[in-house]
Amino acid sequence: MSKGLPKRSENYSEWYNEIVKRADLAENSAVRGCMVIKPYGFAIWEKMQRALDDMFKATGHQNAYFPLFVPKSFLEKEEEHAEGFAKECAVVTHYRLKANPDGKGLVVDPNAKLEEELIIRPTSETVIWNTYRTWIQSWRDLPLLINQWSNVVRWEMRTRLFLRTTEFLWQEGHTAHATRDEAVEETERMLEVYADFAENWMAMPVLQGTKTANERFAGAEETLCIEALMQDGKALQSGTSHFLGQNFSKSFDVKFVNKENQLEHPWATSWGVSTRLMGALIMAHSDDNGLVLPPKLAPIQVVIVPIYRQDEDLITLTERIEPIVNELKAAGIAVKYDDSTNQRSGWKFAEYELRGVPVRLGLGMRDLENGTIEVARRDTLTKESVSIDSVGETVKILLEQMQAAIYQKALRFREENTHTIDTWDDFKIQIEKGGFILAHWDGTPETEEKIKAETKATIRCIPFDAEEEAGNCVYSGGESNKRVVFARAY
RNA sequence: CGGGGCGUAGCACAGCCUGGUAGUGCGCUCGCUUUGGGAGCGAGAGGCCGCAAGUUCGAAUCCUGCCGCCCCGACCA
Repeated sequence: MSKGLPKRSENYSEWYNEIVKRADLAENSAVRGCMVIKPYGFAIWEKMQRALDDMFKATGHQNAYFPLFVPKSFLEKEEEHAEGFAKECAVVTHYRLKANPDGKGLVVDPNAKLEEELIIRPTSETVIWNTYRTWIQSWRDLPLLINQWSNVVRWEMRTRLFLRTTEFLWQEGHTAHATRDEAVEETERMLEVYADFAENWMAMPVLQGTKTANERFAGAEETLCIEALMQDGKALQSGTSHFLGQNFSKSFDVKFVNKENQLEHPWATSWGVSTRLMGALIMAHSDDNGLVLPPKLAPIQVVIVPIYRQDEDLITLTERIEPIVNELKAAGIAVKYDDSTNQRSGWKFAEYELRGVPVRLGLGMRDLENGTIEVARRDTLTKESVSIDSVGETVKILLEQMQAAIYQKALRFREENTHTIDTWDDFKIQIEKGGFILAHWDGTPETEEKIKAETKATIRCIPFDAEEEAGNCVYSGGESNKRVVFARAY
């Protein structure tokens, strides 16, 4: 049992904060709303980045980098986009400080006022499309498939580690295409990449669907998303892929000559996932003993802890453990042999559990006599003694089994917490209990807003796989031809 | 920006009402004993009690002002 970790079922929020802190993932910084990602947390993020980056490359994308600053005039160009982001922008107005004439410290030099304010990017559509004007001339320049790894700033009122911070790390893809169909196809392809990543790397099942007009990205014609269910019954938007139509190419006057020698505006997409995925990963799998990591994203996949009394015993154990370490390393498994002497084995057990290390091997003198080794798995917290000679093979199989088992557990949780609801009374009861609600909706933004005002539930998405089914809106009674997904969300 | 709470050792907190030697737990240092699930005992180190001004013989404690942080709402990847 972990010392002092709050129970997940009693105070989910506190439990989450404690795991982030105790597993050494991140902490609040002295800077308002900003987060320090600690080495262990960043190691997990790096594994995510690498996997995603490989997937982007495999779908033909290239990385590039664009400026942090967005001139205000750029942001103004696409009207809806401007309106959507205006309320959460950090603005640079001056470029110099000077010694305070009235005493200590520094003051902003009033003579150093910028002629045009610079916005710290909340997203990069505008800077990028301003650049694309010079990159795109001909149909031969298309498609243009670019991704950027960067930080962005959105001045949110309230922040939470990983889930919503003032500054966050993300990737943003920005593509330009010759035809509408091609851009739509790209939007769908990248959502598919995100879903694939969420399910196969994060072991987190996601719903794929379309956002309603209310929830759409500012400046997009269509926003596709993946939505995951957290263990407290709240939804988390985990990734979005936007079809931007010609909104940005028109606003930034980007044109190309098509094969028929006619000028056209290219069609755009943008798509992104952020360090919020770290929050999703934590909330999707972890338990009262701490973090639970799927093997594919664990910086340490296997930890080996020696159990001994005498120093000579440690030497004997180390001799037997080293070949195991080498074998696992050769198989590409991230293994750590913790032979440190400053903590006892019991302490180590608890510590690696807190950090979500998938497999722990414990070896003591008793095992050595019996030719066994103890294998403990993090997801089920079960232990068994196996033959020490074949432990390498056992671990390789186990890691694969665990990746699948963690996904299956999360999927089962989602299925058990997805409810088909037909009456408004039931809706109000169920929304308090949490989970996804499948209900009919009349398709109007007005109804959507009233439901949100009364229950805090939003339409998470209109799922791609929603079956055609005639019904009546759970709120207004109006006609509907399929169910949409409601939930309270982070 | 509204409503609530909190600033005391590295961390978590008690003490404040009713003013009188600065406390507890964890962590840290040293020693001995321990070691198959966060060890035990002993000895130590560590404080401008958020800042400023006031009341008082005397302020962590009472009064006033300021600063900072957290929670809840509006906003949101």
